[in-house]
Amino acid sequence: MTGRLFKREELAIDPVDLAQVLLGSVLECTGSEGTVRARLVEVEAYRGEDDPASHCYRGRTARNTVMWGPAGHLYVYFVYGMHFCANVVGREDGEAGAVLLRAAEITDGAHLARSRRKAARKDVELARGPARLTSALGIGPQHNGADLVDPQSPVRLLTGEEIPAERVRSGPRVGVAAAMDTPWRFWIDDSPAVSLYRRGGRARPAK
DNA sequence: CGTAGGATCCGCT
DNA sequence: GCGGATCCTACGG
Repeated sequence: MTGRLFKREELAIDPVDLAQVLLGSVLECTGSEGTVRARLVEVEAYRGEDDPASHCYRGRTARNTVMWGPAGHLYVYFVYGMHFCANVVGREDGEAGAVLLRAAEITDGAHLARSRRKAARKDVELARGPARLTSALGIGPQHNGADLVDPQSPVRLLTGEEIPAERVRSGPRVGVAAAMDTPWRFWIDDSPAVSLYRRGGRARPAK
C-alpha cells in the first residue's frame, strides 16, 4: 500500500494545500533498531507571514532556518522542555512554511513503536499527538533538516492512499492562541488516531 | 471520560 | 525571566 517517494516539487506548495496532500501519506523512519512506518491522519499548516502562530512570524532565527529552506525537508523543534515535534517544509526556497504532523496510524514496526511509547495503552495512541508521533517513529533533533525525498535519508515521505475531500475535516489549530479563526488543522474524519482538540491560550486556568 | 497540575528547558523579549 | 505548535498521572463522576 505504500507508494513512491514524493518529489520535491510536489511539496513546494502553500502549507494549507500541502496539509491536505499529506493526509493519508506515509512517513517512515529508520534507525539502528529498525523502521517504523505511519500513515498521517492529522496535520496543521503554518506560514511565515500573516501567521502569528508560526515560528517564522517574527523572521528568520537559528531555530527556524529549516522552515525557510527548500520544500521536502523535516523541521524538528523542541517544546515544553521535553518533547519534539516534526513538520514537513513546504513552499519555495526562501519562503517560510511548513505542516506540523499531529497524528498518525502506525502501519509497520508497531512492536518498536510500542517499546518507545510505554505510556500508550492502545495501539491507536502510539502516534496520537505531535510529540507522541515523533517518539513512536524515533524522530529527534538529529533529524532536523533531513531530506524526506532522498531515498538514503533516515526519514522519508511516501505517497499513500488518496483521501477524498468528503473524508477530510478542518478546524482551528490545537494549542494555538493566535489566529483562532484560521481553520488550518486538517484531519481524516473517520480515523481513531486523531488527537483531541484543545484550545490555545493560557494552558493553566487563572488561579 | 474529563479536568487539573506538574514536569522541564530552550528561544526570544 | 517568561511561556510554549505537549504529555503523563492522578483523581472525580
